[in-house]
Amino acid sequence: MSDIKSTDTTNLNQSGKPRVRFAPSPTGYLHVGSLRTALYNYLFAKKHGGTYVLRIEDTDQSRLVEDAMERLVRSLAHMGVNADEGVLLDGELVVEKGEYGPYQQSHRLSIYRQYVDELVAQGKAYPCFCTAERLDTMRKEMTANKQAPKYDKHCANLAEEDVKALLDAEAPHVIRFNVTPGEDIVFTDLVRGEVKINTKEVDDQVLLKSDGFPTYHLAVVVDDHLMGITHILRSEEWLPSTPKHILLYKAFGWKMPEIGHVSVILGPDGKKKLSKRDGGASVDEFLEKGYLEEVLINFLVLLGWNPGGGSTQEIFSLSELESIFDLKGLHKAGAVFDHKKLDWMNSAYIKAMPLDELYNRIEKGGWFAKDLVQFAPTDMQTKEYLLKVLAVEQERLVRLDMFGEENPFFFQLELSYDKGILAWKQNTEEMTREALEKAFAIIEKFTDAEWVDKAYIESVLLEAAGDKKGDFLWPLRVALTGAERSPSPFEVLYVLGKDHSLERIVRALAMLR
RNA sequence: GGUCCCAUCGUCUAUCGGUUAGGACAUCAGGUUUUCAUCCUGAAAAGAGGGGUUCGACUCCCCUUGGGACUACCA
Repeated sequence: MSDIKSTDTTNLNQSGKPRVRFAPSPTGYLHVGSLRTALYNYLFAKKHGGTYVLRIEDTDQSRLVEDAMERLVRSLAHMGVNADEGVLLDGELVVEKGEYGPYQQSHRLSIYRQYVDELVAQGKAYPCFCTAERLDTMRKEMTANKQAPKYDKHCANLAEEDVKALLDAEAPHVIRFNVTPGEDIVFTDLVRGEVKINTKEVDDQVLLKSDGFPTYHLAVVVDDHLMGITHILRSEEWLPSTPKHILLYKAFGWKMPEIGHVSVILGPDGKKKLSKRDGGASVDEFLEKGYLEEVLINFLVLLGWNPGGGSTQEIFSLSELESIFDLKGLHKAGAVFDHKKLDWMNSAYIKAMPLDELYNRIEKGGWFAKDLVQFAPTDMQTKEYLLKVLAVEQERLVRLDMFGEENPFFFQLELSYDKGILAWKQNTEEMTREALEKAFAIIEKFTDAEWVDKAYIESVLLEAAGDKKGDFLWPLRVALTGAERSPSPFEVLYVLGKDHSLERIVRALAMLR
């Protein structure tokens, strides 16, 4: 690695195609906000025929989480946002792919070390031996004096021989970036436009921790440069530290990539970042709750972005987004995560989905395995039967996990309900009984072939009902469902089939005797 | 506290100096309907405030207010 020159700018934009990256820290689950950031990067790359790299920023030893990286990569790939390069899912395996690896920062320690040494040799960074205690009291004093807590450059002013002695004695230390105050850093943010910050606000950031690991600030700059990243799209929280990164690029003599900061996703109160408490913040949670992958993508992409041009389109597929995405549509302000609208979008997707596709999704998600279905009579567990239930529920299903919940009678043999609800309005028991007997007689006559024809069932019963539909249909529906609210009797009949239907009518009649 | 960012209906947003400020979710009211849901129609709902610039500002500039992010050997 000795041939690396600090003036090396060769790998930027060689092909004219953008290279972007998403660089999560594997500290747990995939946050919806992270997914959105990843998505924007992915879409930008796709739109311009570029490369989307996934890099793992695992430089904090104290926050390592078992399997987090693998889960992250799988979640991302599952959502259709798989990387072209870096850590990615190849078939079922999580692998590293690409010429700029390794793509896990914990495997790049010697690289960072080398660049940091270069900075120290040039006097652009220096070892700092300050203890945590000293730093702590120093910051407290500064805060008490209403100053911004910043490192006081104590170790930057150490005598050379003292530094050497301490180093020789292997005194624990970090390496700090030597920032010269008084300079205005101006940059053009891809989403915010011109931003100006004076270096007097920039701390002498720790570059290398005492455990030999780099901090985020060193690692991103080195890696983004070495990996030829041309455009950085990251979360708004990084905006204030961008000057540090610009200064670092300058110190190395590297070309700064284009950079943009995406606003945060807010919780329902519209104030703070969306968190678990706001009814879920992890992608997996939403998936487990029966939200569709494509809905999450569609919903999230619109939270802070829109195609503009007066378009009122709201339903977008991933592939469609890949061809229309434009950085210009990125919004500056934070966006509130609206669960109601998510629900609406999910139900809209469900309504538009082919029935067998819907069936497969629910099966794959394991929602047919809930107690309601598992403990039902076996003939109510067949695919054929479930498909019929689904046909009826499709237009009213909000989430996949809610399958069956509104209509438990589809899976119960004996319904329990008060016979009082059998009568339509003020009708007498006698009238109710007559209605049910009439229904029984009609239904009994349906042939097997006629049972599969929902429209036919409906037309015959509707005709029998005549003008007073409620008198006839209400008792029938209640007898079939035991519920005051349910799908129409025609639909229920269609699902239940002849035997179950007649049986329920008989049982209802028995209650009236 | 300091620095930076942000600001159109309750929410997501369109508008890129001239519009009755449009759409969607949610809400409300009708219609369809045996109930529920769906569906259809309609209503209510916004440029935070104050200064400029301009013939003309939601749109450009400044201030105020409000909100957010950052302020670690975390990312």
